[in-house]
Amino acid sequence: MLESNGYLDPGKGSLKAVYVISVAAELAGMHPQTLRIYERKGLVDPIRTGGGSRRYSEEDVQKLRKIQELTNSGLNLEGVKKFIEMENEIASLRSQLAAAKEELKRYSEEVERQYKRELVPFSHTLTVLKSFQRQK
Amino acid sequence: MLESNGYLDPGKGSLKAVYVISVAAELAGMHPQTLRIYERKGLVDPIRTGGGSRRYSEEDVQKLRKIQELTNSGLNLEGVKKFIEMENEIASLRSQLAAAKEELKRYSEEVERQYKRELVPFSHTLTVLKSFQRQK
DNA sequence: GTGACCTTAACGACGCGTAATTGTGG
DNA sequence: GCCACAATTACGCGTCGTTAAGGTCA
Repeated sequence: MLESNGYLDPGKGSLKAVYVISVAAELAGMHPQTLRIYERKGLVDPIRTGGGSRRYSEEDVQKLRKIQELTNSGLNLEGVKKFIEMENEIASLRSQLAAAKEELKRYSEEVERQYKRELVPFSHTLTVLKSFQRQK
Repeated sequence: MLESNGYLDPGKGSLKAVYVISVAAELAGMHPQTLRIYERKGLVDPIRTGGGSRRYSEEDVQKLRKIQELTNSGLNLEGVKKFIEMENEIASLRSQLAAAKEELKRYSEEVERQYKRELVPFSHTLTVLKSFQRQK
């Protein structure tokens, strides 16, 4: 059994920082020193062990790959930072927009439903009442 | 009179390309050659006269100042391009979001108004009719 | 014909990734 | 005591702004 040693597979979505710098660098396909530069520039923020060593999580590694992709597209590190920042803002706006549209749809359907259920059956009577009111 | 020569002041918001490269460069506070580089990299796109000379509009100059501001903040030219692109996307999403919220507000107020005007006067009658219907 | 424009090339400064050095911790 | 880590420094390469050289249009 793979887990008979008592350790559990942290899984893909884990926030646990399990990789030392050399492993994280290998997983991301870059030089360990590059990771140190990225940290100094504020692009990644691995936790530190008691002794001062960096530990990278799976999310950190994914972010490293993202950085690599962006620098390959011609951005410098400052550009990568701004890009990620603005990308998050765009994602937030998109979801807000979707939510607003969804609410409008839900609300209008609700109004429609209420109208059909409660008023249509009496529409004729209502018309008569309204014309009656106008004559007053 | 300033305009007695027959020429009209194009105004601040004009799209007219009135500046040759040396003037545009001076207005933006940069070297003329820098403007040529920006054009080659696709950051600005001044029109050309018949003879092949560049002509910059007031908007072009403003864009140049924007580029300067962004490069001063540490972005390279690729980063400036991406930034402007994403900034436009964010502006578009913001206005779409504002429009969606506005529509929801307008619509709900409309429903409210219709309800008060047309149904509240007959609400008692309606209640009677509904209870009547339920008994059937 | 004199400038200001055009393009291309060269130069210097800076940013970034890699490698080397020295010291420290597991 | 050994290997991997940490931090600093040095080197090479590419980008960017400026300058220079040679040709063309107003």
